[in-house]
Order: sequence, then structure tokens, then C-alpha cells
Amino acid sequence: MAARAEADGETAKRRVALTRESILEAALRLCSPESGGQLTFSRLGKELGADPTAVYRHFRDKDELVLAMADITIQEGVELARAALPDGPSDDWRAWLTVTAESIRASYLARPALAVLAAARTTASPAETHSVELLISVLHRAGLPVVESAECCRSLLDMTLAMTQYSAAFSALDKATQAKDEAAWAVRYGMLPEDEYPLLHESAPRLTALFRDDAEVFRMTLATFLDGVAAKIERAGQGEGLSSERP
Amino acid sequence: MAARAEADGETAKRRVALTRESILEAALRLCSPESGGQLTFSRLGKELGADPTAVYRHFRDKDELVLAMADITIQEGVELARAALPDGPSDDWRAWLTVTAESIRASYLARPALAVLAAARTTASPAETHSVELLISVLHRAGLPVVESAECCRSLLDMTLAMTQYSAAFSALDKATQAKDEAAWAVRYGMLPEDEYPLLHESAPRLTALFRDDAEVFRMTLATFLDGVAAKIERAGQGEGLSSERP
DNA sequence: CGCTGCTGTCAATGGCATTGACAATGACCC
DNA sequence: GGGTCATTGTCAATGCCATTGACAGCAGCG
Repeated sequence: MAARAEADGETAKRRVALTRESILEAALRLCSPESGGQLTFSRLGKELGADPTAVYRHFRDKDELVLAMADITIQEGVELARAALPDGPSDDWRAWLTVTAESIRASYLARPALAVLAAARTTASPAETHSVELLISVLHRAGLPVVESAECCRSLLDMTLAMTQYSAAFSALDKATQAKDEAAWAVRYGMLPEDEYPLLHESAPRLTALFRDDAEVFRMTLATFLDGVAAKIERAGQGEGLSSERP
Repeated sequence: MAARAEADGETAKRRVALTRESILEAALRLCSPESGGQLTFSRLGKELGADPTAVYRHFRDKDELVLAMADITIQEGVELARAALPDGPSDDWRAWLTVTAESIRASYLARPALAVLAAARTTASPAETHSVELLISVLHRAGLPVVESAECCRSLLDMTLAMTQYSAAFSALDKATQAKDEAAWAVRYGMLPEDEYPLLHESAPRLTALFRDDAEVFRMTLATFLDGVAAKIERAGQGEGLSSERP
């Protein structure tokens, strides 16, 4: 089909001979925080230099497009994690889970608009599968029974995706609304009468600081969750005579 | 004004003299799982027996309506929790946090469509405030420093809201899409080659069972999180007067 | 050459939130 | 009672969005 791609400098517009790949690329580009807005067929058409409805020749509907984008994003997250992790089997399950969660989070947050659209859509992508198998093996090696390890993975991934999409939804709001929400918080927690809410009053500075910092909240939550996993592992280790776990 | 309300039997349609309250009531009704669909102005108008745009006389835009609905929902969750909890200060912090989280989750899940709309909107409602103060006090009494208790609350609430909206988003999908997603999972995890993915293969039954059961996943995740909190409390107790960070 | 299937274009269609002009209604004041 | 005003409901747009169906260029193939 006469590859006329990558002419035209940076923004690959005019005449790219639409393919599934070029469309996905453009769509993902449109979801980045720099590109701002929502993902819409007309914006997509403009980005591709083609009629918006041309996309329907390659994807049955928007849902299919979004699913494909989500797939790529998850895959990217998995690769990010793989790159940040030691190659061979490591015993540091904690680092392993942390890096995986943060990587998936990062690649979704690079496309807030997608995260909003893909909320609750399960892709069950192949990329994910291998990664999950690895995670289970890491936990199992740490001393957790297989099924329990799998449960932990499911928990971890659900929590990560949910909280990430929560953050993404917020960052996809227009700046005005964001500011309004932030102001509401600041007012509420700044004005609390000390005698009625002594504890909240004391922790107000920390709480308002956390408001601006979704990432920090996620880190905290993840850490606490992993502390829980550690406890589980310890219990499992004590129960059996086999596993070796000594902090 | 001529109060002509509550005539007409069950479905309070015709001529109810729109008020903020009657609108909110109708809107919440429309978001229930039984009422099925999305919250839209035209459906709302029909439910109220009035022109859809009449709502704009009482709410500046849809966002304001949704915020008010979210507020009510949170409040309801808090009341639910209060009803299920012993009145006086209890030392069972674990039950306290669990009940609070599950209550908020339950009242949101009673309106999936709302949960989707309200994703990432912070209401900072008054009802919430009192409840949070209580949670902090419970954790503090259990032995956690005040600020750390507040952090835990923030984590817990964020996690709960995020995961709940995640579930709600799924249950708000049309049945066809839901079935499609479910099928994708079943196929993927049923067909895994045992030699390549031994661990996943072993835990596949459990994982597919979990797929239909968001509530169970949430319970597991929450439990693990609380195990983590327990560990934190233990550490704090051991350190006593000093700050204890690492065993 | 004519046929068929693939891909892009164009002009609808129908759903949605939101707005502005207008009408009915009641309250308030002289 | 009559004039004025704000409130509240109605109606007819407007504009964005996804999606569809009819049509046009163009490949390869007999």
C-alpha cells in the first residue's frame, strides 16, 4: 500500500494510509496530558488527516478502539516493569510487586483520557498473563501457597487499576473544576473547629498536602497493602515446617 | 405553591412542584440498578413529569446535580455504618474500618450509574467529616500516632471509593458487554497451557470464580490492607515513646 | 473489460447537555 | 385592584458526539 508514512516532520498528518497501528498511535497521542482533551472521533480524524468515520473501517466501534488502546497500555506497563526489574528470579517480592504496580500506574497516567474510557474494561491481554505468572511465582517462592498468591495478585492489580483510574479521572477534568474541588477541600479542612474535630484539625496540614498528591496516597496505600502481604507470608511460614522466612 | 404532592399513587409523577429534594430523589431513583440505564436529563424529566430543562432552574448544570447526589450517597453510607456499629467508642478498630468501608461501598453500589458519574469528584461533605474524625480517633486509640491515623483513613477511603467505582462502572455496562468481558476471561484462563503457566493454571478455578465476585475481591483487598495497618500498629506499640520505623 | 471487495468521503440520524426567548404564576407594594 | 418583579416551567434551538448508509476511487482477477 505505498508506504508514504513519516514524511511531513513531527506530526504525522496528511495521507498516512490508515492502518490499525497508525490509528492506535494517533489515538494514544491524543490521550496524552499534553494533548489535553478527550478522545473523540473528530479529533482523531483531524490528527490523522482523514475523515473521522474512516476509522470505522478498522475498528467496529469506539469500544473496540479503546480496548485495543488499553491492551497496548497494559503491555507497555508490563515492559516498563520488566525493564526496571532484575532479570533472573529475585527473592525481593516486595520490590517486584511495587515496581509492577507503579509501572502499570505510570503507563495509564500517561493517558488520563484513556484511563477514564477504559474504566472497568477487562482486557485479559496476553502480555498481562506472563507477568501475572511471574508475580505468582515470586510470591510463592516467598512462602505463600499458590492459590493465595494468585489472590494477592488479583487484589494488587485491581487495586492498582482502580486507584489509577480514579486519579486519571481527576486529572482529566478541566482545570477549573479541578481547582474548585481543591478549593473545597482546603476550605473544609482548613476551617475545622478545633474543639469539635481535634484530631482532624491536627492532621489537616498533612491531609491537604496529600490532596494534591495522588501519587503519594497510592504509595502509602500500596505500602500498607504489602505490609499485609508480608504478614500473610509470615503466617504461612510459621504454619509449615518447610518454608524459610526469617526477617 | 399549593402542595399537590403525593397524590397519584406510587410513581410520584405529574405536577410535583419541582424542588431540589424531589429532583434529587428522582435522580437517585433513576440510578438504581433496577432502573437500569444512565442518568440523563430527558429520563429525569420523564420521571418527574416535567420538561427536562426545568431541572436547570434548580441545579446550574449536571455536575452540580451529580455532586449533590454523591453527597447524599456518602451520607447514607456513613449512616449505614453508624447503624451497624456499637454506639460508644469501641476498641475494635478493625471492625470499625471494615464496616465503614463496606457501608460506603454498599450505598454507592446501590446506584452504579451515579458511581460512574461521580468518579473522582471530591465532595468533602460534612457528613464525611464527622465520620473521619471518628475513624482517626479509633485508630489513634489503638496506638497509632494521629497523623499516621489520618493517613490510614485517607488511604482506606480512597481505596474504597476507587474500587467501588471500578465495580460500579462494570455493573453499569450493558449485559452484552459484561458477558463479552466475562467470556474473554473464562477463555483466557481456561485455556492456559499448563507447562508454560503452571501456577496460573493451578489457580485458574479460583481466579475465574473471583471474576464474577467483585465483592469478594474487595473483601480480600481490604483484609490485606487492614493486616498492614495491624502491623503498623504493632510497630508503633513496640516503639512506644520512640519513633519506630524498621524492625 | 467488467466484477468484487476494500477503503475513504459525505451527508444524514439520533442522543446528549445546555441556552435563550417566552409564558404563567405568585408576591409585594402603592 | 393594578403594576412590577422574580421565580419557575415550556419550547425551540445549538452544538458536540457516535454511528450508519449510500456512494466513489481503486486494487486485483477472471
